[in-house]
Amino acid sequence: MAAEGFRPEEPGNRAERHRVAPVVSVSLVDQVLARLEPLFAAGAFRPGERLNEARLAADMQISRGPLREAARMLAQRGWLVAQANRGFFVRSFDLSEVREIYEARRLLETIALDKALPALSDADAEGLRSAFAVIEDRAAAPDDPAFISAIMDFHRKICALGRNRVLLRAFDEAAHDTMLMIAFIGGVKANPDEFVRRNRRILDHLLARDAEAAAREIGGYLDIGLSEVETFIAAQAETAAKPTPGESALRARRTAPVCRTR
Amino acid sequence: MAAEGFRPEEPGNRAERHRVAPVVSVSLVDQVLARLEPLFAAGAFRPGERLNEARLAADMQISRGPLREAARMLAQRGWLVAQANRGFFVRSFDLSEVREIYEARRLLETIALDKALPALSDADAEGLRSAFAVIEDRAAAPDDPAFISAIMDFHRKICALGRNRVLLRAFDEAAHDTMLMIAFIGGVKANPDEFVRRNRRILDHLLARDAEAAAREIGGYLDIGLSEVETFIAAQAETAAKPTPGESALRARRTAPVCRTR
DNA sequence: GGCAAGCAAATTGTTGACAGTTTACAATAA
DNA sequence: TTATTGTAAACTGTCAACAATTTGCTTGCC
Repeated sequence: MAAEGFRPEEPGNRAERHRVAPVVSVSLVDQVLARLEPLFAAGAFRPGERLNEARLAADMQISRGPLREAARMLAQRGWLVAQANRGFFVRSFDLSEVREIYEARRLLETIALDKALPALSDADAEGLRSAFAVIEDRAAAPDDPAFISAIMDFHRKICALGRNRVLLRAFDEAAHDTMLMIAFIGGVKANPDEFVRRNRRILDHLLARDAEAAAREIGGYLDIGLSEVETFIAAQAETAAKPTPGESALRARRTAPVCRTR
Repeated sequence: MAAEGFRPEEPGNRAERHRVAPVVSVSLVDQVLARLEPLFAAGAFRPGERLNEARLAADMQISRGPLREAARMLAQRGWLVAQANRGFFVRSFDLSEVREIYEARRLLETIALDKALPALSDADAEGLRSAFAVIEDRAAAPDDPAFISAIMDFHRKICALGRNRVLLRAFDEAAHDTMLMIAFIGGVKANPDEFVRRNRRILDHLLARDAEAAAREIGGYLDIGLSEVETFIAAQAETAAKPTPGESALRARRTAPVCRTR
């Protein structure tokens, strides 16, 4: 097996120069999470819809145990709501909740800005620039969820400037909620160029170290998103005679089985 | 069986006048959570310690399934950290994390104050007053975890003034972290009267609708707690040669079985 | 003594089955 | 028709056993 010119090397040295990536064994729970969360973001589930454990597990070709653990995590993250003896239901939003989510996003980003912007490092500035570049890239296909998530990443970077994991985690939850709502709406209806333009202005203010202007611009940007979600929820509240569609969106688009190679 | 004077009534009417409370069936997961979280708050687990699923489940006389689901929720809430194929470990804190937690608490309370204090309702004021009264009550036994949790409740009420569930949830997580840290420390060492006095000043400023003074006072109060935790963590970091005590605190104080009547 | 390989025990990951509850629907009575 | 009751199917809650992985210890070697 060994090639002719093989020479044993000092093990420490070799490991230094050519470190082999560790074999990761991803638990089924993690795989289910990685599979399910994009499905939520893509709008595969409707608010109020019940999660059928047996069918989902069968589609993914796993047992219900790991699926339930993943569902519990999704419930803790706010995607699902657990009801005793009735299982997990996709969460739904009312108007007051929507407003609180957008208010929280504005406040969390503003706090981070106020703290970090006066002494914005070059590395941070470069990070913001490249995050915005991704937005511009993805704007070519604004219907792809990747466009929204690029915008979210940009704003997450803003929030991360504050260097506070508690607040960043709160932002992540609010961002999750937002993407879930957008998925329910069926994508963003507003002009994508408008989003790009506004975020470019945000970036400019950030690079100019103008916290107040950036905060104002962020508020304006969020107001657009908020009003869009608001009008949708309000319109839906009127036609909300039927409590739950009942038919799972997964019936049509069956979830692919999980990869089992470990 | 029927008594002599028995007269059938209109069912709708009776249900209106004397509604029977619903029978609640609490799942084992919920019971485990309700049992485990106070144990964390009481310092029954040490940071870095591994959670032994089999033993815990055996002590509680349940199977590992519900216990694992509860553990996932505790992990999502920040009490535990999951490692692939190695199980759940009690989280530990480093100095930077501690500081971020206290900073987040200060900012979240300040935000709520700024938003709500100018128009503080009488009902809210009364709620704050009574929450502070609980603190005074519990100060008689300052070593009881109930004392700390009364203070936390008071500050949670402050944060709740902001009427924003996203931010309130972030506060809850930070408060969880704080109580966990205090449990690790082994209770609050500082003079409990000092805490009562400072919180009384906070209450006074709140009732006077003076947001700025209240925020300053809150900052001062939090600084005391922070410095205490800081010195403890710093002191421990020096003697942290031994990575994990290894011996579970639950070995000695075995967890009582879960109630099975439903 | 120090170190690697190998083995056994302990522990986690996953599964399929069963018990208990909810839901949907048909049958019955007012 | 409308409300109620009874029944079966569907679904969730829980469990015990098995598979896979990690951990600790012992053995043998340098």
